[in-house]
Amino acid sequence: MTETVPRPTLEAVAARAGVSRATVSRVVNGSDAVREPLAERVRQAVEELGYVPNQAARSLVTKRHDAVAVIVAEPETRVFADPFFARQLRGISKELTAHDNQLVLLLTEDRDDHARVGRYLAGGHVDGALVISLHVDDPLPGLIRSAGVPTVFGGRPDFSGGRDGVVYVDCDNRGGARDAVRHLIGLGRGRIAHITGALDQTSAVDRLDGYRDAVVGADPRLVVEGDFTSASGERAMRELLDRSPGLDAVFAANDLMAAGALRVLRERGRRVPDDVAVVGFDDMLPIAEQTEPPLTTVRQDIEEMGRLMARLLLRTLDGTGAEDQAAGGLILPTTLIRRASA
Amino acid sequence: MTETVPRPTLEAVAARAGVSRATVSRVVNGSDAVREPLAERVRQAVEELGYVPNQAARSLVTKRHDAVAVIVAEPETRVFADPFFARQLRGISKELTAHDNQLVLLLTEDRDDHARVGRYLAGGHVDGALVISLHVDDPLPGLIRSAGVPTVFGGRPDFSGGRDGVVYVDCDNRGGARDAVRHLIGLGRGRIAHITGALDQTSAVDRLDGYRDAVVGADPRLVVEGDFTSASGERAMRELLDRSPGLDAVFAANDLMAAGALRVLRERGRRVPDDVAVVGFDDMLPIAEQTEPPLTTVRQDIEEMGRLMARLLLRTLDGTGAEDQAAGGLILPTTLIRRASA
DNA sequence: ACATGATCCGAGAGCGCTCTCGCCCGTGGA
DNA sequence: TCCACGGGCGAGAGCGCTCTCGGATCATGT
Repeated sequence: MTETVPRPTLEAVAARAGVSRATVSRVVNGSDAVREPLAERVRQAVEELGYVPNQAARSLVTKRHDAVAVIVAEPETRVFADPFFARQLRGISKELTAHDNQLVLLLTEDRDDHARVGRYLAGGHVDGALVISLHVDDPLPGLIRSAGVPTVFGGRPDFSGGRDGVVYVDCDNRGGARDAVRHLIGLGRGRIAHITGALDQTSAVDRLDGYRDAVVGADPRLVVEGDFTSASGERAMRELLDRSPGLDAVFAANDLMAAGALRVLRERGRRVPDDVAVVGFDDMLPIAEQTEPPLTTVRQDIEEMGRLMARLLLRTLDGTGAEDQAAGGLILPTTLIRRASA
Repeated sequence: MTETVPRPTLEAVAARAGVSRATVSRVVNGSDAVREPLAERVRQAVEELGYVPNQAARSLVTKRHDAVAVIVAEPETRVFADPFFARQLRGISKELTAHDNQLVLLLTEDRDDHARVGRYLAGGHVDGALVISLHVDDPLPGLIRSAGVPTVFGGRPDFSGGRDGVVYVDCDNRGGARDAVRHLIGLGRGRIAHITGALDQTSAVDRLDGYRDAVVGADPRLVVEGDFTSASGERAMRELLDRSPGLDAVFAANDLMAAGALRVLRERGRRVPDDVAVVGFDDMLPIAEQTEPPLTTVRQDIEEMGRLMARLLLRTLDGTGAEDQAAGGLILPTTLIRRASA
C-alpha cells in the first residue's frame, strides 16, 4: 500500500560518488582495496542516499543468506508451559544477531510439518539449522541430512552414538542427575524415587541413567515416567506415594515436575524436606525459587546452550573449522543448587 | 561444508521438459495459461529433478519476500515466565506457514536492539511486521512508521486513539475485566481489590478501566500495581492484605498474578473463595486449572489473536483490501470461565 | 479461401548485486 | 630514460528468476 519509495541501488551510490559499482561494492563489503580519499567519498554517498544493500540480489550471487532456521520440534503443549524454549531461543537470538544473521523460526507439531520443514531446508533458503527439543522417533534428522544443511542440535540426538558429523550441544544430564541423587544419599536418604521426563527424549533417558548410576539396583517401583509437565509431576507423585509410601526422597527430571510433586506431597501431608526431600533439574527461575519450599535443583545454563549452538553453527558456516573441535557433542557442566527442599 | 550439489534451475527444468523458461515459470507459479499436455510434462520434469525455486532470484524481481518479521518487544524476564508469547507465536506461525510465509523472529531487549530492528525493517528484508507486547514508551512504532513497513500490532498501541492506519488485534480487555468484577459483585462481594498489570501496557490500563467501570468510586487503596509476573502478584496481595484486611475479593489482571495472590492468601490463612474470592485473566492453561482452588478467570483466545494478526497482515500485503475492514482495531470477545475460586 | 481474433508459448530484457579480468598509472631498478 | 612490476579501479558477465511483448498456431466468421 502507498507507493514505496524505490530504494537506492549500488548504481545510484556509484553515480553519486563518481565511481564504479565495483568500487562501491568493495567499500560496502569492507574490502581494503580502495584507497582512502575515494573510500570516504563512497561512504558519504551511502550515507546521503541511505543505501542499504539488497539482500536478495546479494544472495543470488553469493549463495549465502545470512539466515539460519530454528526448528522447534515440540509436538504439543510443552512449549507453552516450559520457559526452557524461550530461554534457549533468546540465547540463540543474541548470538545470531550479533553476527548479523536472521532467525527464521519453524514451529512443528506433526508429521505434515516435518515434510514442510524438509522441503524448506532442501529449498536452500537458509545457511544452516538449529534444532531444539528433538524426540527419538523424529524423522527430522533424516530429512535434514538429506537436505544437506549444516545443523547443530540442542540436546543429544538419540542416534548420535557415533554417526559421523552430528554436532550437538547438551548439558551433562547424566552427571547432573548423579550429583543430585548422591546429594540425597549424602542426606541419609535410602528410598529415593525418580520421576523421569518424557523418555522419548535423550535428556530424560540420560537423567534416568544418572539416577541409576547413583542408586545401583534401584527398586523399579521407585521410578515413574512423567513427561516434563507439572501435571505429570503430580500424577507421578501420587502413583509413587501409593506404590511406595515409605519413600523419603524424590528426584524429578525437571523443576516443573518437581513443583507438581511438591504440591502433591503437601496435599498428602508430607513435610518437605523432613519427610521427603525433593530435588529438581534445570534451576528454572522463577519457578524453582517460588515453590514451597524453594527447590534444590541442578542448574544448567540454558541460554548459554543456545548461544553455543548458534556459535558452533556460524563457525561451521564460516568454514572456521568447527569439524575438529566440536564434531560430536559439546557438553556443558551442571551445578547443584541447594535450597530448602533437600 | 562438503560440496553442495548445485540445485537445478528453471533452465534445467525447461531443458528437460523441452520448453522455455517462461513456460516452466508459469507452471510453477500456477498460471492457467499453459495447456495440459505441456503443463504435465513440466510438472514431471520438476518432480524428477527435485526442482525448488530460488527464493532470492524470485525476490529480486518480484520485490516480495514472503517473509514477515515478528518482533517481541519484551525488555526482560516476562517472556520466560508467561506462556502468552509462545501461544501467540504459535498462532502466528500457523497462519504464516499456511500461506507459505516465513517467520523471522526478532527479540528485542533494549534500545540498541530497537535501532537494529529499525534498520532491519528499513532494509526491506521482509514484507511486513507483527509486533507483540508493545510498551507505551517504546520508540518502535515510530521506527516502523518511518521504515514504511506494513504492520499489525498485538494489543492496542497506546497512540492508537485515532492515528491513521494503525492496525491491531486485541481482546476486549475492558469488557472482560468489567464482567469479572461484576461477577464478583453478583457474588455479593463488597470490597473488591484489583492487582493491575504493568501499567505501561495498554492491556493493563484497559483492565483497570474495566474494574473501575464496575466499581465506581473504588477505594484507591484497593488497587495495587503489579507487572504480570506471579512474584508481583504475591507482593501485591501482601500489600493489599496489610492495607485493607477487610477485602473480600480480588481481581488480578492475569492468571499468573492471581496464582501468586492465591499462594499468599493461603499463607495468610484466608480461605478461597469463602473469605476472599479471586478472579484472574487469560485462562492460561494449565496454570488456571492447576491452582488451588482452580481459577475463575476471563478467557481470551490468544492463539486466535496471533492467527488473526497474521491474517490481517497477509491480507494487507496481498492488497486484498484490509484498509476498509480492519484499519483501527479488531477486538476479540472474552468469556468468563467459572471455576472454584470465585 | 482469407481475415480476424483469441490463445499459447518463447525470446529477451532486466532485477541489484558480486567478482574476475584486465587496463592504467605510479613506482623502483637498471 | 626506459622497462617491469604491482596495486587500485572499472568494465562486463552472470547469478536464477519474472514478465512483457510479439510470433506462431488454431478456431471461427464471412
